[in-house]
Amino acid sequence: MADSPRAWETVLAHIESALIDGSLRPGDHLPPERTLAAELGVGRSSVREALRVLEVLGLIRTQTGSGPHAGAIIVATPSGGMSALMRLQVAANGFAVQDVVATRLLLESAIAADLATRGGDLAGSRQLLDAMQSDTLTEAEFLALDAQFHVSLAEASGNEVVAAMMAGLRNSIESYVLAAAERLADWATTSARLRQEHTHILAAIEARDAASARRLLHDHIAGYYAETQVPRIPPAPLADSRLAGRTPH
Amino acid sequence: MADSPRAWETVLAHIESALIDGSLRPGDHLPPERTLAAELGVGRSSVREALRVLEVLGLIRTQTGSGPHAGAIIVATPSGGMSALMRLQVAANGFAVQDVVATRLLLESAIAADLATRGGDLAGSRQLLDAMQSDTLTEAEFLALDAQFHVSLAEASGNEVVAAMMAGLRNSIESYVLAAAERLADWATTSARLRQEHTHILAAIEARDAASARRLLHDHIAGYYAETQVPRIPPAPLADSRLAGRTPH
DNA sequence: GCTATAGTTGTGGTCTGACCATAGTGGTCT
DNA sequence: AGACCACTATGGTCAGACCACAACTATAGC
Repeated sequence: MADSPRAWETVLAHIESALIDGSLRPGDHLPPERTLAAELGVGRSSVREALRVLEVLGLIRTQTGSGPHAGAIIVATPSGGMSALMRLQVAANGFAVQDVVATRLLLESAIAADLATRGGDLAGSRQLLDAMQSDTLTEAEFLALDAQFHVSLAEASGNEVVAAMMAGLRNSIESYVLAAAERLADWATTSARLRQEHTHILAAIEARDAASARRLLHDHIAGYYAETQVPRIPPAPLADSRLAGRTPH
Repeated sequence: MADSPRAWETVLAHIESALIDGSLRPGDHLPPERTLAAELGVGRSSVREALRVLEVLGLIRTQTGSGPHAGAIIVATPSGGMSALMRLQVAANGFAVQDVVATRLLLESAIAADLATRGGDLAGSRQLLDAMQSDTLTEAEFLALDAQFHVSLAEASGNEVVAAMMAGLRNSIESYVLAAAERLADWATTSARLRQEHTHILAAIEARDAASARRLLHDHIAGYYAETQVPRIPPAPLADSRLAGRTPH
């Protein structure tokens, strides 16, 4: 047994193999940590490190206690892992906020055009749009619904990868979006405009007008960030974080 | 101290806070595991679980030994984390291969159009293209260079988020791409065509012809998967894995 | 006999202490 | 001056113990 890879990596590899060859599928239970440790000839702590990674990545869900609901269960909820990854990378300046926004713009415009072209189930989106009409919402509540609305469009497109990415992108800059809202001169006016734009976007999609849907969504997002001047990453006074400081390597 | 969040989560939160307020930046050292454990009042194993997560997510790099190069150092290499996340989600059927391909198509077409419109440093891409002209490459070698070529386009666009996503998307289906290559009737013909298409794509970008660049890149990727009939996920005989099997929840 | 309560068991969550491997550091001997 | 060797700090790993929790089970009380 080559132990040059670290012990927890062999655990990860073992589980990944089981996933790939189909012997482990969503809904299945992983063996108990102690059993797994004994089977693979590693310590329980190494098993736990691997499971922790899988948990953060959205591969498993753990539950204490006994019985059929306890233990580690394979799930496949990529949004959580995507959010964690992007949120931390933004925090560490690995991702620039403006790149996140640009990517969101890119993805979501394409989603809108795709939905308008190929159709999709927009019931959830419409429901969220209705919920946002309430006048009693706080800024945070409104923005939370707004986030859900945008993610719901991605989900309607039927592409799980894009949906997870959208959720991650939106969550990673949640605090920036909120901070931007507080800088607005007149929240009531802006939120009314956002509501109207949402309505128009959905209408364009349902009218199968891909070009309009794409344009409206683009302007919707770009407009918000332009209005609020979402800042460059504040804690990075260094100049080279601006443009792709890629070391060619 | 509320310990309803698990111990390792408090460690993660602590480090994330330090990243956000700027007291921890790329290149900095984390305190030794034992010190961190003592400071936060948790066991070393809990600290290690948090560090393991950060390592997989591409936030830190650890090194054994002593001296200034040892210990956990903040880095920000999102590609690794993105690749791990997507690879595992594909393995667990959380991501359908066709969704990964569709997303790649979407992102990369946009990248090509963007590069043609706004320009970018294509030296790396051209170098990879030259390297691919060799006739002595095996399929695996060629495809590895191909992957690098496509990622290099994303990097040239200057958007770190898109670059990391592209790397993750490509790595997650590496085995499928390779398997597809082996089903080809005539690898020499196909690889020659791929080479030619790469050249045309780069030419279109340098000619600032966004529409052509987008179309050529789209056809390039779509053509390969059409030719090789990249399969649906094999270990999933269930029917509902085809279209967005989204449980409305 | 039925129900309520109190063990029992199996599981993850955590901590402690120990030991090993590794890589710098510094001192010592030639 | 150079080579060698112990020392030290660090991550990597393991073993064992204990706790918290949830389901199951046996017993006591009615």
